[in-house]
Amino acid sequence: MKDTNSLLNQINNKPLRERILDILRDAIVSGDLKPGQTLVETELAARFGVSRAPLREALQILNNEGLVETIPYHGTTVRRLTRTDIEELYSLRSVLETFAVRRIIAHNSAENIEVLRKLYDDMLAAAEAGDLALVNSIDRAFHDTLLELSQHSLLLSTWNVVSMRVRQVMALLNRRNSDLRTIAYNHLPIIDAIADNDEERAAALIQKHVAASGDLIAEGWSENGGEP
Amino acid sequence: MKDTNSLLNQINNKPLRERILDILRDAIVSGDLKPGQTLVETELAARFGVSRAPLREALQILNNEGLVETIPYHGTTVRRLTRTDIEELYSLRSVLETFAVRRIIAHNSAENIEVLRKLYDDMLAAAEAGDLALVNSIDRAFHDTLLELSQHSLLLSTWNVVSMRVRQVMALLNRRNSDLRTIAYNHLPIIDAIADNDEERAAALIQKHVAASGDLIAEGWSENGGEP
DNA sequence: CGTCTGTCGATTGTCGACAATCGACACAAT
DNA sequence: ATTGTGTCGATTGTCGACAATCGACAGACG
Repeated sequence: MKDTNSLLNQINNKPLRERILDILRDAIVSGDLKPGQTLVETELAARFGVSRAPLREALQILNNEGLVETIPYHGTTVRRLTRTDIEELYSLRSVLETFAVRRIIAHNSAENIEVLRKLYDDMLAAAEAGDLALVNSIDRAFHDTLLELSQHSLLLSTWNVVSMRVRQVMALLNRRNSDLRTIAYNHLPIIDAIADNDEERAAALIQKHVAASGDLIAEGWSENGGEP
Repeated sequence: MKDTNSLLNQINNKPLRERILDILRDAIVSGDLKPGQTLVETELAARFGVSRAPLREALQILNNEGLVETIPYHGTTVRRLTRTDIEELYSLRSVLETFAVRRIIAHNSAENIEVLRKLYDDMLAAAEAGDLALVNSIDRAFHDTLLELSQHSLLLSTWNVVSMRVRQVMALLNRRNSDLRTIAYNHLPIIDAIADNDEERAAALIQKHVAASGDLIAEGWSENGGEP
């Protein structure tokens, strides 16, 4: 076992392509790579110290996920987000999340409610501590958990693609610091409706919840997230 | 312009990866490549007369679409379809298609109805001619059209992935020749509900329509579509 | 002055060779 | 007989070099 360099060898059990993919994806959804920015294979390969092959494969996956756009023989750019994109993103998100909640209620269990309540408590604590990043993180975890609890792997993988892009949108528009506690509070009625097995109420609440944030985002959208 | 070989040069304006992708995808969804079958890169590359690079990229896209499964350093196989897969496939399909219909009704137009009626007429004609393949083809076109008319590109691309796998399922289970006219007839009420702008009725019909065929498929599913 | 044409540079697409990894099998030790 | 171990073969992962393609720009021509 030869550990001359530490960073690369510590998590060395994944193919290069996967590691590069994670790094690039994270850079895009966190807004470090701005929409419209061009990604040159040669450049990136040199920066990561790998050849173009695994890098190309990573870019290809990002392309399939809709995070970048590749024009043959011309280049790859971080995908630009139009207002229409955002509307589509949030409307589909609403549909997927509503479906998930209906399924959770269809085969409900006490543990589900516990898990969700725990997340709510954590979120509220983070909100009262004024920790915006943590609130956002738990917020994501809450919705991811809803999708996981639906026990629908195809739905989950679809969700992962959508939620990643939603995350990108939010990163590009650093969420206004509306009262953090309000963000947390908004999740409680949803948990209650699920606990009550009230499918219609839960569905309506989710739709309202998602539509609200979607409208908020679309409203303050300036159509160009990067340089022209 | 040197046309020594004909087949490759005729449609030469797309990257190799795309052409290979189309061929492989078609082979999978049409059932020529059976679930569980292993796809060896070297072998396929030789058969297509290309190097492994574009072939790998094609396989990667198929992997993202869920049509094949790649185990690192071990191999790629056509993904097996379990009963759970089929239930997930049809339940998500129902959700997506319902959403599409709701959107169509939300901004309806007379042309939409015309397009759908035209497809229905063609399907009926094919049914009366006893042309199973054509009926199936128009059936697919009908549902694809619903998704296109919804004017939601993200929904459409999600649909494309799902519908491809649905198509594979149907190919593996060569649809029993229940009366073809019945298949056609089933689509008429949906068109009528859309024409009437009756969102709830259309949504209910779509759900019933998809659930019916989903149950039919899942019922007669033998769990192993390929060799063990 | 406008338009067509050809060359150039940058980037992606493709190739063939080599390295890394994993499961299976044989074989030895207990 | 069982368990551990090492080697081997098959397959994917990675690399560096070369080819193909496209847009932009310059220059000739009307």
